[in-house]
Amino acid sequence: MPRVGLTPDQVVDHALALIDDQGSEALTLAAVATRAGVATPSLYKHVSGGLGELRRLVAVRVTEELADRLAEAAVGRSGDDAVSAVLRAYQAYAAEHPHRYAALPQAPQPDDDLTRAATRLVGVIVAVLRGYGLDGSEAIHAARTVRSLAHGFASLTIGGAFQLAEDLTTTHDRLITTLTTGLHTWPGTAEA
Amino acid sequence: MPRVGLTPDQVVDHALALIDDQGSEALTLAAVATRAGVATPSLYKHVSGGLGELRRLVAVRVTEELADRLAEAAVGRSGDDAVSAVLRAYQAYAAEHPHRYAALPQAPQPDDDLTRAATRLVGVIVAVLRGYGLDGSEAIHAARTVRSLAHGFASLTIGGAFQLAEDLTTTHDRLITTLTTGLHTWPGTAEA
DNA sequence: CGGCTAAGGCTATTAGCCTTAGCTTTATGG
DNA sequence: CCATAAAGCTAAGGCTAATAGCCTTAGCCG
Repeated sequence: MPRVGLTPDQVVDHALALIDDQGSEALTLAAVATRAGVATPSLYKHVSGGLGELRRLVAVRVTEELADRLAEAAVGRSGDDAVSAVLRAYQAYAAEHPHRYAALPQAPQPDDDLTRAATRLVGVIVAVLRGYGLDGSEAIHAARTVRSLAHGFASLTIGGAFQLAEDLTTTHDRLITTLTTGLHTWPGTAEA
Repeated sequence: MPRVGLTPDQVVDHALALIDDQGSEALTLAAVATRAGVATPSLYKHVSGGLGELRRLVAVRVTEELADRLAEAAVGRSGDDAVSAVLRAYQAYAAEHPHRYAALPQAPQPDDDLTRAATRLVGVIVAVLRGYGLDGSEAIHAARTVRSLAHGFASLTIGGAFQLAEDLTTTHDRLITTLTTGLHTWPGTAEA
C-alpha cells in the first residue's frame, strides 16, 4: 500500500477526466478511486463529504474554467464585439467539454466557493455591459438575459434538442445579433 | 396479493408525484413501487426498460404538458402578444413544477415519442413566428433562439443561479422585450 | 536517534438500489 | 369451466455509497 499522495485537486482532476470520457452519470466514487489507484473509502480522506462534495467541487472547477474563458475573450474588446466574443467563448467551452458542462447543474445547493466562481463569471458579463451604458439593476437584468441565452443554447445543443438540419452556427449568429440589438435598445436606457 | 391494476401511465403519474415532492434525484423504482403499493420488480411488467425507460416516459409526459401550455397561451394571440404569452406560459410551468422541469434533461437519448412531443412544442413556436414574417430556415433559427431564452431562464432560475436581489419578474419582462425586438429586426427579413 | 502523532491507505460491513429469474395467482376469453 | 396470459410475488446477484476500525508511513520534536 504505497502512498499515492492524492490531493483534493487531483481527485477533482480524475473526476473531470471521467466525466469527459463517460458523462456525468458515470461520476462515481468507485470509478474515481480506480482511476486514482486507490480503494473507494480512501477518497473520504480527501473529499470528506463524499460524492456530494465531489460534485460540488467539480461544479466549482467548471465554473472557474468557464469564467476564465469568458474573461480571456472579453479582454481588449468592447460593445457588440465583446458580447459576441463572450458568447462564442461560452459556446466553445460547452462544445469542447459537453459532459463537463452538463455536470454543472448536478451540484447540490450553491455554497460559498461556487457563489464566488459564479460571481466572477457574472462580473465579466456586467463589465462588458458597461459598453452599452448599462449599470446598476438594469445591468443585472441584462446580465441575466445574457446568461439565459448562453446557457439555454449550450444546454439545448448538448442535450441534442436541436435535431433539424439547419446549421447551429447560423442559429448562434442570429442569437447573438438578437442579443446585441436588444442591448442597444434596452428599456430604461436613454438611447442616443 | 390483490391486483392493483397498474398501467404504464399510472406508473408515470406516481413518478411525477414523487419528483414534485422530492426532486428528480428521488426518482427510484423502489420509491415508485411503494407509492403504487407494489413490489419493486413488479414495475417491470409495465415499464420493461426499468429506470431508464421510466425517466424517458417522464420526459415525454413533461414535454407534452409543456407543449399543451404553450399552445393554450398562443391561441387567439399574435405578434409580440403571442410571443410574450408563450414565454410567460413557459416560465409559469417551470415555476409551478420546478422539479418536474429539471427532470427533463435526465432522459437518456431522444426517442421517437420524445421527438414527437418536442416537435409539437416547436410547432407552436414556429406558428407564432409567422406573425413576424419568419418561415423556412429562418423560422427554425428564430425558434431555437426562443427556446434557448426560455429554457435558459427557466433552468437558471430553478437552479438558483440568480441570487441577487433584483426582481426576477422584471428580468423576465426585459428578456421578452429583447426577444420581440430581435424578432422584429431579424436578419434576412425584409423590414417594412 | 527514538518515539509520537497525524495522515493516508486498507478491509470489512451495512444499507439501499436495480435487475433478472422463476414461481404463483388472478382475470379473462373461448 | 378451464386454459392461458397478465400481473403480482420472493429470492438472489451485483452494483453503489458510506461508516468503522485497523495498519503503516512520514515527518517532526525532544
